[in-house]
Order: sequence, then structure tokens, then C-alpha cells
Amino acid sequence: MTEQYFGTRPTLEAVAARAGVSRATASRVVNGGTGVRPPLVDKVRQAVEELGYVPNPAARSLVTRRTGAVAVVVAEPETRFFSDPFFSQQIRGISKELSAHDVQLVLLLVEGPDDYGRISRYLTGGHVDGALAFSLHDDDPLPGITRGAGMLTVFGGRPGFPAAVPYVDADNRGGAREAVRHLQSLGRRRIAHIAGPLDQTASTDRLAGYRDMLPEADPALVAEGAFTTASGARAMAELLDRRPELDAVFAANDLMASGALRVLREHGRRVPEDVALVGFDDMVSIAEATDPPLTTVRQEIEEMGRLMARLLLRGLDQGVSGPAAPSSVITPTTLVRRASA
Amino acid sequence: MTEQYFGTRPTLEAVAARAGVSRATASRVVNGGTGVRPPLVDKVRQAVEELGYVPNPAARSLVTRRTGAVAVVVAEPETRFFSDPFFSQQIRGISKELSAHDVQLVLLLVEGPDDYGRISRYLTGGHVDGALAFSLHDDDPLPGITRGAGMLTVFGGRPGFPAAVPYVDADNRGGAREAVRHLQSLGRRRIAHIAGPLDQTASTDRLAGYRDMLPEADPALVAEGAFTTASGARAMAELLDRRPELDAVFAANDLMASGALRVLREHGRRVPEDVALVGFDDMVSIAEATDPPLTTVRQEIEEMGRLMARLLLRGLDQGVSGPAAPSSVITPTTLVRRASA
DNA sequence: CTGCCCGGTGGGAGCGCTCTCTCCACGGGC
DNA sequence: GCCCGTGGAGAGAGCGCTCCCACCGGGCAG
Repeated sequence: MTEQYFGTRPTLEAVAARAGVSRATASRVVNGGTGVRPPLVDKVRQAVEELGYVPNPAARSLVTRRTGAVAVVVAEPETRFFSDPFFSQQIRGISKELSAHDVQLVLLLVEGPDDYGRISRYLTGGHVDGALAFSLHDDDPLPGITRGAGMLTVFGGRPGFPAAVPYVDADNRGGAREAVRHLQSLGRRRIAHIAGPLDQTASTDRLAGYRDMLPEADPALVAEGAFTTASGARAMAELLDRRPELDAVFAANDLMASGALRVLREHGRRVPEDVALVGFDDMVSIAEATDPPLTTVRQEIEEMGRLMARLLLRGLDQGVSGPAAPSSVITPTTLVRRASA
Repeated sequence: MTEQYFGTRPTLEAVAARAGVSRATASRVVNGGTGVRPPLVDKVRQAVEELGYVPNPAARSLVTRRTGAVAVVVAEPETRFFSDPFFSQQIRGISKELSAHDVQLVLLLVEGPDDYGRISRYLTGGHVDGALAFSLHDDDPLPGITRGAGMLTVFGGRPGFPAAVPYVDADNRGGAREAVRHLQSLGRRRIAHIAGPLDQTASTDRLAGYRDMLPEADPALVAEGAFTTASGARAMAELLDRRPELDAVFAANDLMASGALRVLREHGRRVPEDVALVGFDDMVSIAEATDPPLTTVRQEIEEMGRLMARLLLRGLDQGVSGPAAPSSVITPTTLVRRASA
């Protein structure tokens, strides 16, 4: 732990000299130390310690052709990425998994529609070994870009893109079915749905789950929101206007459910007595804070992030050879019963 | 734009051969092209284009000793980092500035109190040219770590650490003074303060500004919160209990102000008639959504992020030689008058 | 007309590492 | 007792790039 501000950093050469071995042996020790006799291992370790040696990552990756870093690409036309706890939790999971494997996370924020060129250039540039991306909208150019760059990429959320790219997603459809099934088991017959933006598969999949259970449902019982509180309120008002006799609502996320809740109360409907309400996500800070607390479909967001990273790392390890595309993973959802339904 | 999935990527050598020049000349063109005659420049450019050449960053940084990346270190013992829009906006600013200079952002999330070793190792490892960090608490080990790593680091927020590290912060003290001055100009005499956690300089600086204007203020008019809505509500209740005669409140951020607002209303106090209320931050999504909308002290958060990055890049350019520590920057605040005061 | 200067170019070394290949020493089988 | 097999160590060749330095030729001063 010596000072090394100026005075060039020690190289492997220096370590080898100090330990009285060759550079090759020193390298072997630094990289795991298999096939080197214990006394030499100790000598090298000690030299490393004394010199404060740290391998030069550039030199290493020049020969290994691995960078030990992956990109996380975030398309964020509308500042949603950060404001939505969904992404932050996913990033947490990703970060945990990556750092456990000593892989670094390079954050690539898309700064606007004209910025994809930079992203693409970076990805082809060999700065990172692979990429993680979030597929927000059906027309997102990201899937095209990453495959164009020939870079192994795992997506968060099923891309609208019909290509066979690996992704991690919650069982949106199954979760939605469970939500509706629960409302039905409560004896509700006029079940409305507040959908998310229909250019996202998360929304369309949840809508599909709703329709699975209610194939004959009145189309007027479905309203489209935008995953925000305000849009949930708006959609709820619309539904009450169109079908005042509704007795249950399944909202495609908790934020919209909380907006709906407010409107229901303003219209004098008691929850759950008059109208039962189920959300999606189980964002605890929202679902537990409402009055009454929200019954909702829980998805393991951080775990999904972790899985994305794991899938990518595995694909990377399996090798440069062959189209080692990992298969996608769908994580289960669970219904969390609170008071709203 | 040829396929290059397999088949090794073209090197400078290949470009040079195709253009009929030496590797040195090709390199010159790729790096700006000064001192090379136009016809040759064109030839090289064309070869680059045809081959789809992209420089190998590892090889480049091996010799230049620059990585073209900076770390953003985020200590987040309590998941605050992402949930607080403050940081996300700051990151946006940072990302914009960095990508404009083709510098990458490596995100280092501290995964817990035991994780500082990894961070420190990474920073000393030569993976990045400099670092950006957020100083959250007075006892934060980050300032010590980055200087121990001998790495140029710019902080977001004045560190409690008494060291002379460069940082970017809003004029918290001046902003607080302005808030109180405004309340005084409204004729309020019993002005309370809801402070943030007092182990953060943002909180203590704002408290200091409050005290600047009210040196004789009753200590019972100050309550400590935690920058959250709930803590603001709690602090407000406490203040009303202790000093029911108060006629104004300056809260150290908008979140706490919104919590205070709710409690004031629950206690039958009209805002601003009975109690005038001023917040801090001007988080538009909060300040404009309350009823009445919040008068608050605005700080240019994204701009602060941009400044952090700019300061770091400048320091990096000024050179490896000498202790090129950039000086700190304090950004001005402005009072935004809405209806609450 | 000769020599010098200078812009433009190429040759080549070397950044710090990994990895293959060679070499050596030792031990065991016949 | 000899030879071969085996495991451990070292020498050396690059990985792809930048940059120093030598070189070359043309223009201009002497």
C-alpha cells in the first residue's frame, strides 16, 4: 500500500523481478495461481502486496479480448427511467450480480432520438463484452442496434420486436389472469381494466391476461392509461362515465391503481365494498401507502435484474463461438392480498 | 459497414495497407488528421469506411494511459439514490456532459458497508481517468477512498469532510436566507424550520441560512426531518404541538414541505393565510402538484451535474502533472413564488 | 548553385499483459 | 540403469495502438 501518485505504477515485470521468478509465473499467480508450486506462489503474493501491484486492465484486455464490462443501455425518451422505481430496482439487481462477478457496469443513457449513433458506435467499439437493455416501446430501435453491433444483449421486458432475442420478463399474462380470477372469486361480474400504453408488451400482455379470463368482456370496460397516477385517474373517470355499474377494476400497475382509487373515492364509491381494486407491480411504497392498501400482483423486480445479468454473463462465458444466445426467462408473479380487493 | 461477427475486426494496419500509407499516417488521420495532406486523408477515410474500422480502445489506452471513462460512485446505504429525483437529474446532467466529450460513465453502486474495498480497488485499478461522487453523510468514507486512490474526484454536494476536495453545490445557505427573508417580508414573525438530517451539509447549510436571518430564533421552532414526506409530516406535528402560534414554516426540501402541508391542513390551518410555507429544491412534480402550489427555492440540479462533469474533465485535461485540483463551484438558487407563501 | 530548413511521411520501438511452446528436472517403470 | 513421461518454470512472440525519430524532398536564402 505504497504511495504511487507519481512514479509509474509497478508492472508484472517488477513483481516478477522482486519475487525472483519469470513474468509468466507471476502472471499465473495473479490469475489464480494454479500450476505453480506453493513457495513461489507465496513469494509472488508477497511481492504483489509490497509493491501494491494492480494489473493494467488495458494491457490485459488487449490480449484477452475481454473487457470485464457490460453496457446497460437506457432509452429514455421521456424521463421515465429514473422516476420509475421499477428501473432503479432492476438496476440494483443488475449491479449486484455484476459486481459479484467483478464485471463493471457502463451506463449508456440515450440522450435523444439522434443519439443512437453514438450508442451503436460505442457498442461496436469493443468497449464492453455484452449489453443489457430495456425495451420500452414497440418501435424501439435498440434491439436492431445491438444485433447490428453483433453484441450479445439481454433485454429487460419482452421486446415488441419479433426477433428471437433473449429477455427476462415477468409473467405478465399469468399475473393478470390471477388478478382477474381473484376478482371473480370475490363475486365481481363487471370487471374493468385500466391498461398501460399499448405500444409496450407489458401492457398488451396484461391486457391479454385480462381477456383470457373475460373473453366476452364489454370493450367499453377497458381504458388505456400511461402507467402514471394522473393517467390512472383519468382512465378511471372515463370508465365510471361509460360504465357506472362496474364493480371491480384491475389496473395494469400500482401507480394507475392509486390514481383510480382517488377518483373512485371522489365519486363516492367505497373500496372494496362497492368496487374492488387490484394493481400490478407491488411497489411497496405505493401499495402499502394507499387507503385501503392495495391488493396487487407482485413481480420480483430486483431478481429480474439479477437474472438479466446472470443470463448475459453465462452467454458470454459459453463462448465467443457459436450463436450462444441464452434462452429467455419468465419470472413468476404472485398475488398479494391487501385490503382493496 | 460489413459483417464482422466472426473474422477478426480490422486493425489500423489493414486500413493503412488498403489506403497505401503507413500505420503512422493512418493513425494521424483517425486521430484528427492534422499534418497529413488532403489526398491521403481522403484515402484513409475511405479505407476506414470500407473496412468498418473502429479503433481498439484497449490498445489505445494501453499507450495513451487514458481510458476515456470516468466512474460515478454512488453510496446508497438506504435506497435513496434512485428514489430521489435529485440524483437522477444530476446523473442526467453528468451523462449529457460526458457523452458530449465522448467520455463514458461507469456506474459504481456501493452494495453495502463492506463494499468499499471493491470500489477502492476499482478506482486504483486504472479503469477510469477520474471519478464523480456524491457525498451524502458526514461520515462517508468516500472522500477518503478517492483521495487514497490518488484519483481526481469531484463531489456533488459539499462533503462534511474538512478536506479541500473540489465539489459542486447549490448555495444552500443563501437560498435558505432568501426563503426566510421572503417570509419576513410577508410580515411573518414566528418562522419555524423543518431541517433535513443534520449529518448532511445540505441540511446544516440550510439551517445556517435560517439562523443567519433569525439569530435569536426560539430553538423550539426547529425540528429535524429526514427529507421524506412522512418525516416532514411528523416534524410539522411536533412543531405545532410545541409552538402552536407559529405563522410560517421553511422546510428544507419540497418532500417535507408537502408532508407539512398535509398536517397543517389536518390541524385546520390555512395555507398561506394562517401559515405561510416555503420549500426547497423546486421539484416541479411535487411543488406544482400540491394544493396550494409550493413557493420554494429552486436549484438547478441538472446543471449541477453538468458542472461536476465539466470540472472533472477540465481537471483531467489540465494534466497528469501537478495537483490540478479544480476549484469548487457554488451554483445560485432562486426563489420561485407560487401560492403557499 | 549549394545548403538548410521544414512540412510530410514511414520505420520501429514499446505500452503491460497473456499464452504457447520449449526446456528442464525429477520420478517411476521395465 | 536407462528412458520416457509429467509437471512446473521461463523465453518470447505478439495483442493494436501511439509517438518518437529518422528520412526525404522541395523551396528559399546565401
